Amino acid sequence: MSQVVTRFPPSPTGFLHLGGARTAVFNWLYARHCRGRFVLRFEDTDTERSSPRFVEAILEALHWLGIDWDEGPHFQSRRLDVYRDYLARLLAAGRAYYCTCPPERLEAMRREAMARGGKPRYDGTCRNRGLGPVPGAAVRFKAPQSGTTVLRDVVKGPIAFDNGEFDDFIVCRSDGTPTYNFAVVVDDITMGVNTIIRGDDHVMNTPKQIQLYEALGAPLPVFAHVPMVLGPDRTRLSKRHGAASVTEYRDQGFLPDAVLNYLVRLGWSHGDQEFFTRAELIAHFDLENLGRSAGVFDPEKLLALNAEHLRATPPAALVEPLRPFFRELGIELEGGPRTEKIIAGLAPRSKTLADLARQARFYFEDEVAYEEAAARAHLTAEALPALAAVAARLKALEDFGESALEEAFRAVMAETGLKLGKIAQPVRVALSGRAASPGIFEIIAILGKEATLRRLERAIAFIGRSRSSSGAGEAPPSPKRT
RNA sequence: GUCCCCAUCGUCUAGCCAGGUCCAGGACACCGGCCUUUCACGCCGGCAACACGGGUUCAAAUCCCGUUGGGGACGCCA
Repeated sequence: MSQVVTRFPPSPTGFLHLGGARTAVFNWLYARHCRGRFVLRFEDTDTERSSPRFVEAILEALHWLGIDWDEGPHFQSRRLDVYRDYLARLLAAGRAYYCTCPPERLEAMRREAMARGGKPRYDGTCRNRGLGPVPGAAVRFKAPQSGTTVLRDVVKGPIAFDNGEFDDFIVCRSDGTPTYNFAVVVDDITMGVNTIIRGDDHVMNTPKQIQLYEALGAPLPVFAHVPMVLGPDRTRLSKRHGAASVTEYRDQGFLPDAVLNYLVRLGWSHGDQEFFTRAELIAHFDLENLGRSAGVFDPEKLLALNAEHLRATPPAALVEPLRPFFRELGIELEGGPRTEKIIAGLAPRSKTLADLARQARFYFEDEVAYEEAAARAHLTAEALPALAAVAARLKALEDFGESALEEAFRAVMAETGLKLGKIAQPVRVALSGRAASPGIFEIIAILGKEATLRRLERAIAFIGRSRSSSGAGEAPPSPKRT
């Protein structure tokens, strides 16, 4: 094969969900791995259900995932003349015929066959009627009635189908538009697509398509049918299972590289490796290591992988993606060393971008909201001396570097006889509002002298207020315990 | 109903094609511990699987058959 050409052919009848995204990813990766060509094509021959807004949504999702294409997007709706041309060839070769059987009758036949326990198939009424191009007639492919059609699938191995299983399927609707099986084959032939990676819900279509390739005298592409992605209930993944669109993952704060990584690992492996950068994926992806069994989508693992990618991404590269999440909190994030330090400290503590932004909030607001449990435990009268000592010591300190701060705290320890934990926790709550946060010296260094002192004073005042309203030595009042 | 595919820890998977090195390895989740100013991160340890039944073979997670289970397809949808 000279150059590998793959394609992703979504029908714009819905959003790009995880399953579809994985198919796109596989095809894209394989093309990139082989230095081949990747074609994007919208299969919009179903005019009833297709919509431009889905085209936009799919484009947006692909863009977010970082999937680019070398050709297209093509639209089947704009290639009607091409299908007409190939239909004429089929007709001329005697491999197709016009059919005027009314849909209602076909439907009735199908129902009856199924009820009887047989396979629903066209009875061939018009097969030998030699009808001409009657207006309003559909066109059927004259399928071989005996023999076998073999699909040599690179992931499933050879699969033989008895031709008796298939009927004369429609290739052209009565309104002149091509049906799926015909349009795909014509497109893949004319676009030079020679490698087809798709969900295994297409295996039953493949023999029909192979017959079409043969009738058209075109060489067969390589077929790789990957198992489908199932929901936790082991049924086909759908809106019920998590997000309807991959862009929802973007909105929830997932990194495109993490989603990409997760999707690829669901159905493909490279030994024991779990974490892959985009470049590694391109370097290693192959058809050889695609799995044969269906996989269940696990949101927990996606989350864990996202956290890992968050940790692995340089803070500076996180500023842009983080911006919308901070904006959501009313914070305009700007780049720079301070922001990067904030991100660096929080990245290993976050699962998503949204998570990180939420945790970083306290850096930007002096009036930190004290978490009830944290305040009750640490902002107590008992903590007052420690807080006061730290405030005094810091007031006199010029160097707010982390090591200087640590020295200052050691001095407070010596002075008060308290352990570091007894000092650090109240300070932590005073500065961040929470009992869990990045390192205390790290926070102070980022906050700087002014803000730190301001927050310390505020906490001291808070404790004073709590005492006077609820008796000496008591924890601040809590609205209610539940 | 008919046809097709699949079957290793709860989940994603390695191992299977070229049988022994597998009383089955990694990851997520979960449970311990270490580190430690908190929480994470990191590190160490634990729990946990070859669906079942027959073959073939000196030897089977690996090969064959069957059963069961799961998924998919049966459109003038894609």
